[in-house]
Amino acid sequence: MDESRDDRPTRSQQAERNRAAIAAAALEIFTSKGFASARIEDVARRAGVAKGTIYLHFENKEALFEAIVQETILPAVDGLGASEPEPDESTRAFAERILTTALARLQAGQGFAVIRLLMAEGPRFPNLAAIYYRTVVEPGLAMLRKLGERAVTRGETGGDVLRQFPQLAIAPVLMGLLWEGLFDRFDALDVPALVRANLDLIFAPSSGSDEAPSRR
Amino acid sequence: MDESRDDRPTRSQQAERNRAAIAAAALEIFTSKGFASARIEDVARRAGVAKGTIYLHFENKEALFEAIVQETILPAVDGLGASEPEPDESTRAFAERILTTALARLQAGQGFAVIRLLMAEGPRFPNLAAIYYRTVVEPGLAMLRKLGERAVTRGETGGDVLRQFPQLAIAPVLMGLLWEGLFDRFDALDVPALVRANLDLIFAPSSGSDEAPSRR
DNA sequence: TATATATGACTGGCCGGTCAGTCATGCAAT
DNA sequence: ATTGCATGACTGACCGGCCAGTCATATATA
Repeated sequence: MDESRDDRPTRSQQAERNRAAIAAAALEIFTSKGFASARIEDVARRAGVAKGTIYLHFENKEALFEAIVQETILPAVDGLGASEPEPDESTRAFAERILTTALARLQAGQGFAVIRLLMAEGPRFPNLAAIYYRTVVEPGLAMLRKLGERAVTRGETGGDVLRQFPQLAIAPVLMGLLWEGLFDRFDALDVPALVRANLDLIFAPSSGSDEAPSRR
Repeated sequence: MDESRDDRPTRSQQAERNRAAIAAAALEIFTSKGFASARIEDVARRAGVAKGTIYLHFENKEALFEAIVQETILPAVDGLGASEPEPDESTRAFAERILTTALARLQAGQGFAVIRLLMAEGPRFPNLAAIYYRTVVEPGLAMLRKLGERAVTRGETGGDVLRQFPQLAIAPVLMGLLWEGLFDRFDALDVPALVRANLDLIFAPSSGSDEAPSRR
């Protein structure tokens, strides 16, 4: 009879559940309002918790902010770096798979809002940009460069561009997120098509494996 | 002799000068702190003016914000739409000229900061996104589409991409500004080279004038 | 009972916006 | 010229609302 029915969570389980609810709520509030305008009390209400409870789990507003970025954003993006192309898969096809998946996740989740948040608050939270660079940007670019190597090795086109400017593969994703967040109501943009068109350019049949360093 | 030495400005001249100083100060404060965290009193101090003076020239904080965005962004970008390609200039060369100029201006001024500001605060100031779309985005895309037509007419490559996805020509500029603002300290990026590389892709010799709508 | 967890009223500082008052300038009337 | 009045740009102390963070109190598990 020590715990009779275990359908009721233990206290520490409940506490952990609260912490998660707070983090989820904070993500929404912060992304929609920005750091300064986000009110802790709104986070509490959305999490179904009293304001004081938040301070049991997080040092202060700033700590909460950095914690949710690390705990919520990063898991959403990783796992992509782990995947490998099938041996017989073209580099182009693999790249499209990766980018499309990433885009879908970003669109489904708080994609644009999070990027907005990073851009907006980045300079005021230097750790944030650094963490983001190390855990997302750098590995992402490394993967694209590796893809470039693979393309070159397999005699596919586009490898040199990928190696030299992997950012070019990402740029349309960024553009798409920005567009959807700001201008979609004026003129809808088919972002996946945009990304595919860009891949068409990178892996175009002719541009050969020796992309000239671009004269003039 | 009615005004003896005119080295002293009249009162209304001084007032106008103050308005300009306030706008300039506000641009710096807003871009560095964001809307919510920017303090009116700091704007006043930087402009060398008392707090109340700001409210003689601007309705309130929000109006000040919108005013400086309009007065700063627009002059920086317009004039570009007016320029025309030389009759014997390749479309590629003209596009490069335009994009490079725009990029240089953005890098020189508060370009990135203002774009960041737009992305960050845009959703909270719907007017702003609308104004920006109508005065910058739409004309810019229209120009790129016209360039696409020109390329097709002249039998150059790249025309179809430009007509269908003019955003692809801009994406690297956006990526470059983002990068410089956030990640340059970790890994410097040659943005003009990035833009040129992208133009190389768009105007690649082979991709012909019939870019397939991109299967899969 | 002792302890971990949760609550929400409360406090203190911050900051947007106000407004009564100052002062330099422009303008007449003398 | 000199004086006196009118104008309006400018000032900064002040007000009031807002909100991060605190803490005395309550609850319930172990």
